[in-house]
Amino acid sequence: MQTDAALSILTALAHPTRLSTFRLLVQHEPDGLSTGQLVEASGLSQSTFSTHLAVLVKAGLVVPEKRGRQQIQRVSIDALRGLILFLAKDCCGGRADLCEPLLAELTCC
Amino acid sequence: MQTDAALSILTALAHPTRLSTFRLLVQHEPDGLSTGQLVEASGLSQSTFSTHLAVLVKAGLVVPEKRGRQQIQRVSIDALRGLILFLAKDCCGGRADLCEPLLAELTCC
DNA sequence: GAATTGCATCGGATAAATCCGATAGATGCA
DNA sequence: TGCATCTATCGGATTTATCCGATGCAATTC
Repeated sequence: MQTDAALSILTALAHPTRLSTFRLLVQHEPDGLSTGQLVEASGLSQSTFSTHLAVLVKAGLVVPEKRGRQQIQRVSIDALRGLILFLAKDCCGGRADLCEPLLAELTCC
Repeated sequence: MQTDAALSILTALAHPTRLSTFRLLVQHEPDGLSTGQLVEASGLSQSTFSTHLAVLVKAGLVVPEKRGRQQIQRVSIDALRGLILFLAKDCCGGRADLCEPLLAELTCC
């Protein structure tokens, strides 16, 4: 993952609506949710939410799939993994001392 | 980590200057860097960078320490770990199937 | 005590994000 | 074909972020 891609993902997640949308979609893996369901969950207007969703899709965090008139949205676990690796890379790169406590808690699940 | 805290961290990292500052500080653990050194590395004016640094500090990602006239800045690995756990939590919580590929790459380092 | 250094904060200009209603396009149904 | 549904995009108003120079404050130095 390059810096620009990481910045896109961080920017996409740095908004209450987009972060909760992303988390909601993670919880609904692998079925996904339709855009309409996400609009309803967001409580925002349809047009406003559509703009937010476009940010998530452009960042690669969410992948849409056409199903009739609807768009089914799913998260990209790969994108999430990429971001986490990017954030952890600096300390992992030759810094096992920093990385160890980070991984210790992650492997607990 | 609560949603608000995660949002603060994501917002703090969702800016080129702040992200590169954070990564630079990770690389300089555990000695840290002075604010002046960070200003120089950023290429921005001193006042502008000070505002960015305040965002990182407020989010808990960077912890300042007075040393004479200077402020030594260090990252909080705890905050980074907190964010990563927050992002991974949704899939880890009862979703070992999603979490496994995420951890597989992380443990490689 | 006066001058210097290091950093934070203020004031203000510019750019970007956010929100909505209205509209357009594309798909499915009667 | 005509109509309803689902989603994206446009236009525009409001808020927020970003940037800088100037100033203020605290700690060191002479």
